[in-house]
This record gives sequence, structure tokens and C-alpha cells, in this order.
Amino acid sequence: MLTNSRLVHQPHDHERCINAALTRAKGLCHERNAKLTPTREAVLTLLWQSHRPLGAYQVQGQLAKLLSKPIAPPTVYRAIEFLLGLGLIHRLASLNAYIGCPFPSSHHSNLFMICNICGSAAEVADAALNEVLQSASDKANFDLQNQSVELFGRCPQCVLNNISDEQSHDI
Amino acid sequence: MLTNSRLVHQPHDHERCINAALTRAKGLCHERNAKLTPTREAVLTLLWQSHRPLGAYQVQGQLAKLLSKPIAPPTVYRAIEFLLGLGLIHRLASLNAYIGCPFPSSHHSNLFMICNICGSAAEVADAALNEVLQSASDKANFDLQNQSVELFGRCPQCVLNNISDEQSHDI
DNA sequence: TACTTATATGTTATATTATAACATAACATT
DNA sequence: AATGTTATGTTATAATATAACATATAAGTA
Repeated sequence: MLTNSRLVHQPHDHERCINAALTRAKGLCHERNAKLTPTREAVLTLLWQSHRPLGAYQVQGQLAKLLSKPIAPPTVYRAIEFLLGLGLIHRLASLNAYIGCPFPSSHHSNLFMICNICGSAAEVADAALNEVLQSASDKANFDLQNQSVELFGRCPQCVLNNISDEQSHDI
Repeated sequence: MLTNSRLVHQPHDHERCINAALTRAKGLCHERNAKLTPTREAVLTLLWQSHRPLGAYQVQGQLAKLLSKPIAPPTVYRAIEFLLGLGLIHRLASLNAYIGCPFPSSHHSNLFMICNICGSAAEVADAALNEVLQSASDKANFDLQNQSVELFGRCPQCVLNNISDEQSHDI
């Protein structure tokens, strides 16, 4: 079970996450003859600043700051589209938000564990899940092409911190 | 495996689907002391007109026709919210769209099989899926609360019709 | 080098989805 | 009838996403 759940949910040297992601991205772009332009690289970096997904307009705001110039939505969406195409980031449909992919080169279908308290999202590639989905599809004669699996709940950190849903509303 | 996949993907007497859904809705509302007002009933009926999910603004348009008066978005969203609360309909996050639930009273977590060609969406409650998701969550110490599982592909009808993705673009 | 083509970005406007805020109406209980 | 509760109407606007067209940059070719 390929997962970045430990990194997401525990304190760690996050600079390494970012650097690793950028290195993978450069490698993948080179392989595919795709250009990781400064804008695209900046967006990817922003999406790796934390393990929380960002909305497109959050990216816009941060990108404008980073580049010290106004950025229009299409600029952001184009970079996002490019990165999605290479599998370097994912879109979380339930949140209308985007997040860096920790293992872009593996051909996987993804499952996300999204924390209702802190907003973090961990990606997990689970072979058993894919078997179950494939088998359910087969039973229904459904020709499965792709999937979106998003789990909501409380991440290990927030469970440990004993923050109940109720209490979290006070923040 | 509770499923409405056969009904969704095959020709059938759809009036019966609608009537059954309305009967279930009335029963559930009675149980819960909730009021199925004309607006809410109309929205539910509209969401049952086909086995394709509808966007809120599609509902708005059809509701305006049905009631022969202009309908503002909040009216639609309020009815949707009410129906979602009772589990009478679901929201498909990937599509920003809504669809009637075929088995609202069963406490299930849902899986949708959405056809990329014809747009139909079948709901399936699969115990094996829920076990896998629970077990993946347990492994990660993730306290699972709810989930969204949306599969995309080709429904049995469209596979039979031998409509490839390519050809479908010509329509 | 200049020419050409393809790719990427800038810019403006607008489409689509969803909610906030406040006013009014309908209904139920006293 | 008076009151409180729930539902609806109305206006405005927030949040997310894309269309359409102009310009610039890069890459390949004569």
C-alpha cells in the first residue's frame, strides 16, 4: 500500500518533500518533453507548501505575491491543467482544490484521506481497493476508466490531539 | 450488493421509479416529521426524471417551467439541501450535480458508476468496498467519517452500443 | 539570419456553481 | 388573535472555472 500518510500526518522536514517533488517533476518533464516553466514550477511549489489542498484562487493570491505581479485566473488554471496532465498534482473534487501528488510516476488510482479538522489530505494507493472497484464494475458490466475516491474523517494527529468535531468549531 | 445498476442501464418503466421514489420520500418525511412541500417534491421529481444527475441550474430551469414562474437559485439550493439531509438525493462532487437516491432508508455509503458517454449514474452499495476503505483507514489511523466514491467509465448499454469514446465526440 | 510554426502567456470578459442577508409568507400552538 | 417557527421570496454577490482573442517566447527550418 503506497502511501504518504505518515509524512502528511506527522511532523517532518517538509523542505525535503518540496525538493523531492520538484526533482520528480523535472525528471518527468524531461522524459515527456514537457516544459516546466517558471509559472508552472511556482504553482507546483505552492501546492507543495503544505499537505493541504489549495483552491485555484488561493494559488492565484500566493502566486501574485510570489511573483510580485497581478495574476489572472487563466494563468493559474493553465498551470494546473498542465500539472494535472502529467499527474504531478491531483484535483480533489469534493473540495474544488488541488494538491501535489507524492508518487506521480506510478500508475495508480488514488484514494485521499482528508481531515475534517486540519484540512490535510494524504494520498494512498491501495491495490485491494482497486480490485474491489474493478470487481464491482465487472459485476455491473461497467467498463471502468477512472475513479475518484475521497475519504473524510479525522487524521491521526487530530485524533491524538483529541479535538472533537464539536470543539473544532470554536477555533 | 445493493444496486440500481440494472434499472439505470436498461430500458424499464421509469414511471415506476419515480412513483416508488415519491412514496419512499413521503414515508421518510412522515417518519422524521419533515415536510415534503410542493417545491421540494417538485425538485425530487425532477431529479428522478432520468437516471442522469442534474446540475442545480438545470433544476432551476425545469422547475421554473414546471411551476410557470421564475425561480431563484436559493429556492433550488434550499430544496436540494433538504433532500440531501434526508438522504433522498445525493450530490456527485465530480459533476457538481444531484441525483435521486434509490435506497434512501438504508444506511449505506455509496459508490456511483457514472457513464462518460450517456451521463447516467448508477448507485451501488458494496459491503466489500466499505470493508476495504475501513481497513485502509484503520491502517493509517484515520478516523473515517464519510466518503465519496465516483467511478467513471462506460455503462453496459453504451458498451453494447459499441460507442467508443472517440465516436461519441461526433454526436 | 530571417522565416515559420508551435507553444506559452497576457488580457478581458463572462459562464457556472453556490451562498449571504434580509424581507415576507404560511403554518402551528397556544 | 398573538406568538414563534418554518418555509419561501428577493436581491445581491461570492467562489470556481472557461472562452476568446492578442501578444510574446521558443524551436525548428530555409
